[in-house]
Amino acid sequence: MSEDRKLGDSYFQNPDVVHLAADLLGKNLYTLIDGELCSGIIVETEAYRGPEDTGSHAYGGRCTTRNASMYKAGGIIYMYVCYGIHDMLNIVTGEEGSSHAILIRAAQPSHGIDIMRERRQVFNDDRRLCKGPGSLARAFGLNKQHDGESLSATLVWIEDSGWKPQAGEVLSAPRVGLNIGEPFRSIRWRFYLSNNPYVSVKSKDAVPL
DNA sequence: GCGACGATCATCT
DNA sequence: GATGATCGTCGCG
Repeated sequence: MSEDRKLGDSYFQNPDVVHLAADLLGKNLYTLIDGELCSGIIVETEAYRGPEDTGSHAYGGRCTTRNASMYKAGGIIYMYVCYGIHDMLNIVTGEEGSSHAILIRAAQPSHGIDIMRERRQVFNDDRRLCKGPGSLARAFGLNKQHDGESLSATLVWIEDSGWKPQAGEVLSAPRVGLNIGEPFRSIRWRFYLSNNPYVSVKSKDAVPL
């Protein structure tokens, strides 16, 4: 933890959500919830690009009470409930009025692992703690109540570790779980670190970024 | 290790 | 009333 490594609004307000989704790999995600500090290295993300992306909750300019956070300025989180059970963590990006977001799908735990095990009730395989977006949010103590929280506050934030992936280490692949038509069904807007055991889904269609 | 399946409810129509 | 940016379990072999 160090204040000078914390990513600020200017980072998240970059207009290119696809670039940012890949760039977040290797960054450290932190939460300080119920007095418990947790952190992990982001290893898998997905980009959702504004009104033209049929996979996005903001497709066609849709704006409801659920997804209103997507239209705020970059640098806050968008949380929503999926399948009535799982809370999903998204990073809102771009300028105010745009509706881009990045789903954080998996992380490699580095701090607060005991708390993560307890929250997840998983005690025999740490690789599973933050594998998949629903698991990750639960391990970090995040839920829909945190929708709209700022990444420049002290509850949830992201830091640049200084780590950079090697050439070819970042793979791009189709997004997971979307029942939509082409071209967005197959577009490679999911990014993950190759050979990382904490990634939730590996794809045959993956290609180096 | 992998495919099938049911759980479960907020949100939208 | 239908749907879903998922997950854990079960059967398999």
